[in-house]
Amino acid sequence: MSSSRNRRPTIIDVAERAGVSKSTAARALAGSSNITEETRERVLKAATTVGYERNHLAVGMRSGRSGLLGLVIPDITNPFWADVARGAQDKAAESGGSLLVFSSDWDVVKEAAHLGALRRARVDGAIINPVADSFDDLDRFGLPFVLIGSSAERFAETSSVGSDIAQAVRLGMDHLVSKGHYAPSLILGPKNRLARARFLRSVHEHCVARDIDPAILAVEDGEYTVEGGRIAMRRLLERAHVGHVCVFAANDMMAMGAMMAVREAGLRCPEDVSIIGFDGIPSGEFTWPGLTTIAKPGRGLGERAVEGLFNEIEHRPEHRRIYLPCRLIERGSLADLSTATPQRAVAGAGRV
Amino acid sequence: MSSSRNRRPTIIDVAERAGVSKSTAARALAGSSNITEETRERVLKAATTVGYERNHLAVGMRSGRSGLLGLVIPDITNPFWADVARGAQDKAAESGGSLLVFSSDWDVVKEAAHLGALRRARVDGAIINPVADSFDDLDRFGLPFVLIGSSAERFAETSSVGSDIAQAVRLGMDHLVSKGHYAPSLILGPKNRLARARFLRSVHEHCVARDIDPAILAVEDGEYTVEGGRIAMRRLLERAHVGHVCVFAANDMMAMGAMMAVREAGLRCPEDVSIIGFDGIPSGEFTWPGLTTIAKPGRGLGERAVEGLFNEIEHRPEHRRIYLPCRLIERGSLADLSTATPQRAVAGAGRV
DNA sequence: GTTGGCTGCGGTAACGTTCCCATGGCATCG
DNA sequence: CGATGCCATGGGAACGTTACCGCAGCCAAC
Repeated sequence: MSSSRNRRPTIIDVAERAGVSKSTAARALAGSSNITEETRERVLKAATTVGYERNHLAVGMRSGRSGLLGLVIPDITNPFWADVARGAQDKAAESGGSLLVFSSDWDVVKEAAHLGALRRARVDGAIINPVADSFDDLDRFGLPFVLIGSSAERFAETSSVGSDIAQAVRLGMDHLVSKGHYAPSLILGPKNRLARARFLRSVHEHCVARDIDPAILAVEDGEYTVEGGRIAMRRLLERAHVGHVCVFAANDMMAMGAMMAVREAGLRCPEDVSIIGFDGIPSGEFTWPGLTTIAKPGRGLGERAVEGLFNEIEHRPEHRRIYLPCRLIERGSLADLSTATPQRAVAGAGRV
Repeated sequence: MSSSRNRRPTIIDVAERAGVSKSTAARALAGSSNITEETRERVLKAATTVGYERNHLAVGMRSGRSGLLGLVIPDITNPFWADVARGAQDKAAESGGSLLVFSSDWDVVKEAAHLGALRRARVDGAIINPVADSFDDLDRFGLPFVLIGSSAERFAETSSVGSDIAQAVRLGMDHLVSKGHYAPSLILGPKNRLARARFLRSVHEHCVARDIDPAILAVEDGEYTVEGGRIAMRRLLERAHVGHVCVFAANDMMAMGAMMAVREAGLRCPEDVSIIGFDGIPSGEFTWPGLTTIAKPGRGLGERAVEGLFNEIEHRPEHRRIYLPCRLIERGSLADLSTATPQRAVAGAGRV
């Protein structure tokens, strides 16, 4: 009678079993002070025998902290964002938290709806890749949050975590130069995207530092898709050019599209055209040749974002932009023009 | 004084504003009966003006339903599981629920820890791809759940959702036959995996139905990885064989590894070796040639799993195994031997 | 010996919601 | 006209937890 068969044991059941009050049981379970070692052990033992597990809903109710974190990203199906989610998930789990994942599909309405769901679920805070341009939805959110990804640039006053585009471009350009390429053609994203300007600016800065005139670089725009890259590459090949062509694509999907366009034009990669991408998506490993690219630290971003979020929640505001370094992944899509017999060397280096 | 500036408005604030008791406010907000239309409108208006949002923690506390659903999968970074997660997420959001995502990394200890976290978070139920072989962890879970994926086969008594392997194999074999291939070599997973036996059994059944002796099929085992597929393919090519080789791989990663091995052996796909995979991972689109494969309905599995879970929660037990159909994705890795000039036809069909 | 502080513990309120029950007003019917 | 029933509303308890306060017992110091 005292405790039903399938009701889940509460702290009161533990207290009764241990012969103490629920206050004492709570103290023992919380590991706090002012309690005899003997009582604590008795309570702990009672807890395990009745199979007690703390009810986070009740804790959240009482303490105002639910232990829930929100993550709003464009699409969990996108490998980059899955990587971010994984990092966030692991970091949250480290401190006993759980992650609520939502996909916005780059849709402002869905994003707003998801933010509402997070508020109602009483998450302690959220990590958001904002699709909305305006700040309205965000400060309507009313909870601690950190922004993630390059679109965070639009919001000056909030802490954010993103990858270090400038460092990434430098890494790519240095690699190109080390392989004997000096003035790569660029395949960039649409003109209205902020990331495009940032990428281009970084390339220019690097050129200036190396005494290369940025004006000589061929530039094509396209959608951030395989098809966009393919079209851009086609246009690039139609331009007059002499000898080996080198392409720096602002996105791996575009780079893979470019690779297709090269093949379709009857040319070979990397013998005739060298390609380097940017993102580090897994598919790049399985193209032929494998795609040399700069990988964004997706998982690291997720981890760092959760750390930043905890700081916001604890009112230890960093209010800083964090930029995490990217890393080069060498596969076979870049010819080595710095040696005497580039073609043969490259052909062998395609796979390891 | 009556309401602090940054405290979030409760139903009591709404009630005060509307000049009614909290019971009446609750009734109005719940849209329940026994309330004047006029009062309901007054309450609703008060709710929007004070910016009230229902506290799901408190609701969960009182009603025993948190609106939270758990998802425990091996790795959100794996595109198949990301697809599943997306389906589950969308379906959960449809009914106002949220999804807690956890990755177990095929680790029994992590799995158990995640299940514990879900219990403490008071999720209403969970969708689990079980890594543990034993039923112990699962019925220790003590909450409604549905299993997902092929490993669910090990547990007879629980409802589960998986892809229809038999139908998938039939689809693949029919396609092979329609392209003039009759007795494909098989690249299967490790012997201890249940999925291997299921796949092989389906192939055998199909062979019997078509009067093909299953014994003539060459079979190689390997890990479910690119490397595993590459090694298996190498062994397959070492065997004596005449003419065109056709390979049915039990997994896309292995299929891609096989494709590499073909290239490394100086042969061409699909001219010399035809390959068909199984899974439908996105990377298969970017190999050369594109990988023809049978796609598992990842998103559909996630959606169906949530539906099944709701049934479990509402005590409308289906206690059924659901098998969702797979679909064929034709790309270029399979030669068409049914026409007079197979090579040229295939080469053109590689990309659309 | 009285006082003061400290320590271990119990009682109780509060978090926000919903559900059950009580109450009072009004209409209907005998 | 009084009894009955219904309906809109209000009051209060409960979900499980933690924090605050109070109380008893003990030791030390004056």
